[in-house]
Amino acid sequence: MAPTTPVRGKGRPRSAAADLAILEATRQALAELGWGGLTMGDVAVRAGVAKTTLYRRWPSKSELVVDAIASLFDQLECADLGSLQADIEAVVAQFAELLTRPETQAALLALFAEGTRDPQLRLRIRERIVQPQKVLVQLGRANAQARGEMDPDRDPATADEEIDIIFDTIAGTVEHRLLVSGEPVTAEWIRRFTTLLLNPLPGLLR
Amino acid sequence: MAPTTPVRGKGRPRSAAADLAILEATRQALAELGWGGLTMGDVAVRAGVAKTTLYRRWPSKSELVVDAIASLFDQLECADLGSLQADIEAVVAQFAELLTRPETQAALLALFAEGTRDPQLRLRIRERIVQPQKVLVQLGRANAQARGEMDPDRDPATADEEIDIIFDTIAGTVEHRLLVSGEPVTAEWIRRFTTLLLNPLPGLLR
DNA sequence: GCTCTTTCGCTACTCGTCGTAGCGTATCTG
DNA sequence: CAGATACGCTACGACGAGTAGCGAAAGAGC
Repeated sequence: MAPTTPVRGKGRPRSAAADLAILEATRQALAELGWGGLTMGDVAVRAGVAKTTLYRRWPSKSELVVDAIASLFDQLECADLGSLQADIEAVVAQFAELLTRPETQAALLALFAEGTRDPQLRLRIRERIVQPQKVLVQLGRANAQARGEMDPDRDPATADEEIDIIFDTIAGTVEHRLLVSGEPVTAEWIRRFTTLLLNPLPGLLR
Repeated sequence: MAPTTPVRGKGRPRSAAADLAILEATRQALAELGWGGLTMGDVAVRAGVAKTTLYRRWPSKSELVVDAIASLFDQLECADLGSLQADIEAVVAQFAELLTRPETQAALLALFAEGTRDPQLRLRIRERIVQPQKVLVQLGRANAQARGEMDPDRDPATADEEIDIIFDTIAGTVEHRLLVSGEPVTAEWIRRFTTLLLNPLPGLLR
């Protein structure tokens, strides 16, 4: 979790408690003040830590926030509920719940925005936030195949592209609904969206 | 386009040329420096205008950028190409082209992020950027119905929800693909994504 | 023409934040 | 105990947002 190697051998070791306190303080500040309102000085005070201590561990505000938020995304799970529709609905519901929290709401888009300009940050976002989500799609797909709901992969490259599309569709749509359109993600909405993925556009004549 | 009432009658009128120069300078600065690198002072210099002139017209950096970017979204069109699949693909292609430009890439996510905290800005983003996109979906749907590809609306409320889902799905997915995943939107990808919307998930056994 | 009104450019200013430097102290390893 | 590193503290430099006050310019109305 800490950006540098955890064990160094000599000298006074870094306080692990400080790490946790800083990350928790960051989430708190995000929830209360938003991305723009969050300042390093404020986080330091909340964590009961000197501002310089923050900079000894994270090179910038963005990287700190990535780590503060990333742990929340690790909680996402893809349970095997017996059907693809149910599995997708469950994942969407978890993801939506995450995105309604004030701290993620304040941070996620801002991080993505910063990431478009900063390759190093972008890499970190991918590893810590995007990848864990994509794994869920892979898992859900594998489960569906194991249940016999889907064909097994013919070509791994094609399967990867398939997964990419599904992933961008699920994550992008939920984010857009909640953070851009500003509309709630209800159980009913989840059902309709999932149905759209698994079936043709409703109302379509064939 | 200008934030205040365009005609006031008395006194020296506002320079319309300055408006255009400022908006163009803003897009230039966005493309070169990104959202974080853009400063009001720099925009003023590029536009050949005093910084105070910017603040006489726009209350903040965010609102200025909304207007600078919004005009680009007005160029989106939904041509009737004879089939729903073709219409959607064309819109997606236009939208993707817009999102690959450095100025929109730098601004869009940052604006959405700011919008989650600032209701006034959020409203402005909705009016100037989100709504024009949603209109395309409504238009494409109407065209498909006129061609007999889709059932006519039974219930206007249900139709609205339907449009909302489609809109969030298209806009959200393309944005996520380009700005978060960082993968290109090729003609092949567009075809596959559109096919996913209009047909069941490929590989699904029924 | 003249006057009134508003905008414009300019300079200077306040305020807050980022990120860093330097120092004395605290805490670990060997 | 000695060496090495982290810590808290204070102070600082740089920079950008947004504002204030001025004289000059450019229109509108008469």
